[in-house]
Amino acid sequence: MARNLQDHILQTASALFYSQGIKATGVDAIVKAAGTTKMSLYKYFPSKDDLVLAHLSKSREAMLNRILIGMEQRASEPKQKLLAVFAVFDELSSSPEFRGCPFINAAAEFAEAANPVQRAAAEFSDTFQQVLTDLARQAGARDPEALSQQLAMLISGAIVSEQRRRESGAMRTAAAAAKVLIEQSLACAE
Amino acid sequence: MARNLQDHILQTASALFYSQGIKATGVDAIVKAAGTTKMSLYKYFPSKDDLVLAHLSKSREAMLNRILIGMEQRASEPKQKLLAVFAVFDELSSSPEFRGCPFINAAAEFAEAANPVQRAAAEFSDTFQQVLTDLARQAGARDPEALSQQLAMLISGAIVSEQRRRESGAMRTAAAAAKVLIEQSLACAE
DNA sequence: AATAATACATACCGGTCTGTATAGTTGCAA
DNA sequence: TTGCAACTATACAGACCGGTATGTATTATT
Repeated sequence: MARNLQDHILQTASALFYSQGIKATGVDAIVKAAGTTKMSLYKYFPSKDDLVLAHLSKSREAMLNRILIGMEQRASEPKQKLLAVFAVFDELSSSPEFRGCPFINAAAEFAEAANPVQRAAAEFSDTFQQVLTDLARQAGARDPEALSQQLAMLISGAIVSEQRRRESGAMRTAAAAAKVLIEQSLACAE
Repeated sequence: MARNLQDHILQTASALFYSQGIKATGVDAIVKAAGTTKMSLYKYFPSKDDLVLAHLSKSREAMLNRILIGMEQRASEPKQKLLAVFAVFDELSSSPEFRGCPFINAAAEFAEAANPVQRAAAEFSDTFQQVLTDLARQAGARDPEALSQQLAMLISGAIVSEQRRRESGAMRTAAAAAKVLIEQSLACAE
């Protein structure tokens, strides 16, 4: 399974944090699920906070990878790639393990503005936004920043909606809106 | 200030729950902020969970009122009212006390699907959605349910975005997208 | 003046949380 | 075989949480 104990602990913790919430997941539960002990956990992660940040960092990489790969598989043209992002998220949100966006959820759990969790969430959000903006620019959008922000808002809105009502088809409805917005942004540009 | 102690406690708790998060707000902190004691709190609210649900119920009423009144003040035609909703949320999210959507945040804090908090969040979401759908139908949208879902997703997406980056103008960018979607939905209908 | 309702003050209980201390076990390598 | 490092096992410290018990002060009603 896991190459080493540290990875195994992080993987176990990550799954629990995502499925049950971070504050709702105690260190003891992580240790038991991973089949190890607190001493080993605290050897690799000086505190639960460090473990949480490692979880978010890992989730960031995993999420971005999944988005980029899924996009690449589905389309080659920038405009089609923008639409493919919605297909990727549709797939993600159709999985039975889907529990919403790990960053939105984590940020809601740690409300204080100065909390490192907030920074981690913003970091992912910025990176993702940048990907979309680049694609929008390549596609020739009139206002690439505005368009990509709108698409990102549709996606996070759909994630929240799908989290509240499973199988609501929110992501596909969002994709339809995206199509209209993209067409309109490209039409005005030429 | 407050007509009676019960309202005063609820109001204090509500403010703390919203600004700091629910799990992060202890009963002692509420009691201290309200200038009362635990005994009095537990006289009116049998448990913290009851207080949390009362807070969500109160927030639901307050939010819906604010939306409906703000909408009424700004527009009279259905189509204009749909756009006015974005202006209302823009005002809301510009306030320094803005901390995101109380329902999205609460639902993220209480992840278990069966939790009453989830039901409370879904309840608000459904009611709000219904308001938008009615307006979309009155305006003559081709697919009122789809349009209202898209508008709702833009709004929650913008709320999340604005929560992450204050003063990002997310709500106004969302409003621009809404305008396009509404126009398009009405154009195709006639 | 007696009574009842409301709220306050304070101490406490059981449970859970993060984090640590201490001791024992396994496996591998020189 | 001996030694060392990684890991396990378990118990515990200290803080904090939700919730309760006991008793008192204040006010209004009758």
